[in-house]
Amino acid sequence: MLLGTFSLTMSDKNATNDWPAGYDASKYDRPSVTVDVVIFSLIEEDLKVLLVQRKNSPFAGMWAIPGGFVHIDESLEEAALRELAEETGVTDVYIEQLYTFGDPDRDPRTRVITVAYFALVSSDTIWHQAGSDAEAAEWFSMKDLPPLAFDHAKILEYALTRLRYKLEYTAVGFQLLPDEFTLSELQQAYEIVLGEELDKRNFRRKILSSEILEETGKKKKEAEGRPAMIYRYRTDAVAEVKTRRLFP
Amino acid sequence: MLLGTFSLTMSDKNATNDWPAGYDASKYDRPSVTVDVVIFSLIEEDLKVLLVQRKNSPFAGMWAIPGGFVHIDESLEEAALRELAEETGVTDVYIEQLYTFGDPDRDPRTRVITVAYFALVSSDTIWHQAGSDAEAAEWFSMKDLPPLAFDHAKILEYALTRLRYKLEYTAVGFQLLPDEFTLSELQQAYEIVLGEELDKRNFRRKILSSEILEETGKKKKEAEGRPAMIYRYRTDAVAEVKTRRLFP
DNA sequence: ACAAAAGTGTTGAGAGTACACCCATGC
DNA sequence: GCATGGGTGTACTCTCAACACTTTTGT
Repeated sequence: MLLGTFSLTMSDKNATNDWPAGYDASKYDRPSVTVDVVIFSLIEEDLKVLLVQRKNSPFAGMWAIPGGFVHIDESLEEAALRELAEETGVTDVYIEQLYTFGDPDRDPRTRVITVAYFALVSSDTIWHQAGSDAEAAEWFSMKDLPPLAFDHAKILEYALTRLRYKLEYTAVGFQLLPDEFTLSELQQAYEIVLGEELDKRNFRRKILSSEILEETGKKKKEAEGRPAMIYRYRTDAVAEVKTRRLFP
Repeated sequence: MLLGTFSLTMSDKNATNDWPAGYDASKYDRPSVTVDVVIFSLIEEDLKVLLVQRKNSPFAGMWAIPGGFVHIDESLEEAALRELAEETGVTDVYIEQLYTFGDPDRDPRTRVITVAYFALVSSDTIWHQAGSDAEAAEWFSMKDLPPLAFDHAKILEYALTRLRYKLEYTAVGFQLLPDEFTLSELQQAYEIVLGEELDKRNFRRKILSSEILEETGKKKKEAEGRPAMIYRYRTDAVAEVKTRRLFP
């Protein structure tokens, strides 16, 4: 380390992102940059993720997280939203940057760095692309995933961890539901994602005391049993409530 | 959106990161990818960040977060560690991916996507590059930052938020201290970063009950007053303790 | 003996958790 | 009137937060 100091400062003219006047950056090797969007939804009382089937090598026939190249004139989030709209037709969606994966050999063809996003969509807003000649897209249960291309298994695992974690200290659960919902539906959404049962009274107390919901005044008619009050997410609510400190 | 369906599926052959056989990806416009490393340390009882002074246009003379291009054969984290070692000489360091910034116009020259990392280093391990002809590097108080190049002000703000947040629910505070330290020093580190005073008894109880520290048996001699017990971080400790849930 | 920093316990308030029954509606 | 899911309250425990004095050392 010490010995390498001088040559290092010479060879790393661009180490601080400075390059000489007249330098043509395009001549240098550059990685490709993609966005991959992990799209979660609750379908048939199960947490599902949308995957697409690859048509070309490598990993032809295997399933992958939908994604694509970042266009030269769009931001990363715009790219992610574009991919999401292409796959699901949904535009007004909760989306969040997850992590950037960039191991040199994660794509066997060339260097590809991918910025992973995760999105939560309500199943009732999904615009089905049935019959299109686009690549096959299918919802898979997170409990029963097919073999995945690239490092996508790792990305999904990371996304699930983050989703669960997020659900525990923020109020993103609504994003998986339609605009209006009952408390039982919301509780069920939490139970499905967290994979455990919750106490009804404690759940209701905690959600209601956080004041992120408001009553619509409507009641659910269709179902059996007593009709449930219908709530909606308060658009003026602060979604992320301060958690209690652990340290110190 | 609906009208565009067909042409969209045609024009986006690479939307799912599939490109045709024989496709030469290098011909397409690609962004450059850099890593920037926000390096925090406690110096003179203040939270400081290491910045470098740019020599070239754009933003010549302004200060910037140290960083550089990701080499084609190294992972993102390797690139970040390399940059960190180049700037500080430190190798065994806490480092964490922060966020990826990729607005199309964040660099006026060309499209540059940067993966930001943040690092916590103990000031006693920093290897000074004094006299080297590398670009000027200087520690700045987070309370008194100079004008910053690119979107680096935004990155620093984000990094500070994340550091504070992290400190509240994990045990990374040690990373800012030497291997061995007293509880008062640790408390002071927390106070500096969080920007508020903490109760000594509550702090000690909470830290000690988490069992992430062990006594070295040694006592601090130098100072005035009663000598303090010296602790070290338990290498077998779990740094991230489960926080109490907020929802539900 | 005094200055300076280290170390130590208790109490009250608020939040979390566990737990069982009545209510409104459709059939 | 009964089946079905909706809605409600209370007691115990635990953690947090506030607060002041004694101990050990060097000079």
